[in-house]
Amino acid sequence: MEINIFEEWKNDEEYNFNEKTDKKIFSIDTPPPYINSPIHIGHAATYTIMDFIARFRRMNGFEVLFPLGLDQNGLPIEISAEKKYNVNFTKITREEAIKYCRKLLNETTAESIDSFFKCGIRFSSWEKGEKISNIYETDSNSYRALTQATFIDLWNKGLIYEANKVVNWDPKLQTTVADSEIIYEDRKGFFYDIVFKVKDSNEEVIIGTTRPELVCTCGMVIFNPKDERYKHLEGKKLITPFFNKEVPCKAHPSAEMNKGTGIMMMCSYGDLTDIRFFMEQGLIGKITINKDGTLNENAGVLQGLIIIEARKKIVEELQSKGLLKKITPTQAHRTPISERSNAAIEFIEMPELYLKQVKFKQKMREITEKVNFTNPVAKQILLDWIDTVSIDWPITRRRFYATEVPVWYCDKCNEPVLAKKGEYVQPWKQKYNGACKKCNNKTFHGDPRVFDTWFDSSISPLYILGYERYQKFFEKNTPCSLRPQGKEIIRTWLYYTLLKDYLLTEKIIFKDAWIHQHIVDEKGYKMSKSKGNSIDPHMILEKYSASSFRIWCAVEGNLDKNDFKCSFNRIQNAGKNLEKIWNVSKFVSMFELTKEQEKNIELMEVDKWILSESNKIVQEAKKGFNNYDFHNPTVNAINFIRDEFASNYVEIVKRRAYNNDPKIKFSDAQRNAAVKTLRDVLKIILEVLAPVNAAMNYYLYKELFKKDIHKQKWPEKNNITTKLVGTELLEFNSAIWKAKKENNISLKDSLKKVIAPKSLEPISMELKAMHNILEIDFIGKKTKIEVN
RNA sequence: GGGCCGGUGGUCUAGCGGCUAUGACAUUACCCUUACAAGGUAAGAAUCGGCGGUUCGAAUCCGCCUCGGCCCACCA
Repeated sequence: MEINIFEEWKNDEEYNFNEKTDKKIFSIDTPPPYINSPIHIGHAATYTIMDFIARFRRMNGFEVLFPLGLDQNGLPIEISAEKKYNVNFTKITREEAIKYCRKLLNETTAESIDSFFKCGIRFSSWEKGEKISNIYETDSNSYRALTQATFIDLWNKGLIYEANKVVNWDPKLQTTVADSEIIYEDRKGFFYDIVFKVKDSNEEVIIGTTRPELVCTCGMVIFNPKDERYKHLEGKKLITPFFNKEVPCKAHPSAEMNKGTGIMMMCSYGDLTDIRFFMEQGLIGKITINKDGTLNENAGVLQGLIIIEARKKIVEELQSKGLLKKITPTQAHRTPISERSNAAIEFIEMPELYLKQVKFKQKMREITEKVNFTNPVAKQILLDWIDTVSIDWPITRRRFYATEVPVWYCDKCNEPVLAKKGEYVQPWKQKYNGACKKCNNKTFHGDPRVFDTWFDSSISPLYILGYERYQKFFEKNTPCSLRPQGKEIIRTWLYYTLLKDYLLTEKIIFKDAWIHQHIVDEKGYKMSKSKGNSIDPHMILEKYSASSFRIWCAVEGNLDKNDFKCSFNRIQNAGKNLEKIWNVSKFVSMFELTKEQEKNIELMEVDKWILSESNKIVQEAKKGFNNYDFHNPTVNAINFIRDEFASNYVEIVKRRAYNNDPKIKFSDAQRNAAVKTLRDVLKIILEVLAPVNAAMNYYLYKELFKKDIHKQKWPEKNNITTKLVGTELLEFNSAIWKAKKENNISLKDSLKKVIAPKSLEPISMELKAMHNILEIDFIGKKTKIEVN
């Protein structure tokens, strides 16, 4: 049944974004998911919550721009394709690699879109295309053209430069990666105690190292200035084992006395410490690691071997010469790992293009302060990250399926020429027609590199708002209202978007940032493929329905504050709340008023009470939803339906609504008021919960009120007041029910005399009818019951 | 190593200076009540992670410890 409703929504073009609207626009910069694999439970939950936001804003008079983006560039796509089709992109042609990527994307795109559909999400368009609000793909010609255009602008602003720096090198993928793409893992290694000789002496020095294969790049040996064991070596020369190279020995505080042998060799490009040390000491480093992770001619006999093989080999060599004294396991230490390929990062020199970011750190802090974060913790994570930025952003990658760097170089003088803005170009296979401005030569070669995937995705808010494509619309509707995204990509997507879009437009590109936490497994652990604890959302949608899942997303908590533990039991139980809404609606639907009857209404005190209570729910929900809190208002509304509306109000007015008890007769106007109030309160409460419980409320509302709930305005405020004290009413009813139970009599049986709180006097008649009370008095605040 | 968040009945959670500490799920008992047994009514179940301090009064504030989770950092 749900699916049919989703289908109706999909086909109803009135839900589509209307760019000619006079309404204010609320724009949501949805995070384009990678569609290299089916969407996971986290996607399902977070997009569902975005759907709550979109539906709520629609009801509040906004034209909502809520497009779906699909991230189809970059390493994750390539890695998935390599795995799926069992190919190695470094061993096949670029054309072939791209074909495999396209093949993968063709197979997965439709499935991902369908998964969002099955969550009951209504994006502001279901069509792929170039128009504002269409489903967009980051590998489309128009998106890639915009990515290239932003590069050209940044180049022309002088913010991009090429430099030959030590980069984080992923030997498996054979590309540079950014600092933000590195994770640290505790990996165990070994200390190899190897023998250095002191020059012009017979003395041997044992030095512990974890990277014996780098002995050939050793430029210095250091020990701690306070270390008595080595003090005599200060200023002496040591001879490296096997390679027999002379290196100086010095005291330096960065050597710790109690670590390893307390004396260490400094190698060029072993890790970042070494690199900094070399720079600080004015040493000239020797590069030994090739692009593919093998060692080069500087490594002598180790040439051509990859790191692991080289380590094995040098260990054998040293052992055979008696230069290796001991191998001891190290404590697990933090090793830099490429997030995308899981390979250990090496540090080598490569020419790459950089976008300046270090000089904008202060500006970025200011921008961060101006964005409205729903959770201050997320803001702190961003500020912390900004503090750690120490080098400019390397934006080029040496891979295949991504946006190409739109630059050619003159064959003769190497002068770069840029593509024309607005066109999508592929310099690696396209020729450049023109002459070199510098030397007038007419032949060029294209840049083979592509952009970091964040260079693409960091323009999503520009793209969805029509930057350069629909410039007028863009200017009118920037900044984007909301950036919803995960906390794990604060240092990438959030940071790069704020940075890049500021550099391009000098604007802070969005107003609000809703940074969500994670859906974790039942025990509280992060879900991951390797752990095997991932949950497929399709299974949940089929077993428990999208409605149960949606209401769970709201009832479970606020995802921007806490992780959600994914428990099937809790999803199922969350769905039980739906039963109450369904049943109470079924009851109310038994009553209707004719036009004539609608004119004859006399609201009684209890009607005014429930109307004023419902108004509180409406106002609280509006305030909460406006602040992206879907948890508290939803829980309040559900409690209201169950505890106040269904259990008390409905029970009280039942007799009045039926009005068929010969002993207690209500006037027509009073009877009509009961029916009208039942319907009005139900209407309001369905409207309040419509963003969350979208499908069921849509169905019920159509049955009862013949209208599309999602096209209704948010319920108006009413100013009804009441003399009734709600808590006393609830307590009174509860006391009667309890007394009847304790005396073992049926709820229908009569009570001889009841003393009720004074405040309930206005509804005397109804209370008598409801509980079958023969005589009722109103004194003070206490309830007293005489059974017989 | 630095930082952030959290530890409340079996499970999850509210409270964040003041009456006998919310609520949900689960458990148990009873109940067909003119919408609802996928329901209702009720019961049992927590010395609020530990220790110390501030206070007339602490789950709530402070300090230390401990256990989880997350983020960051150049250590051989």
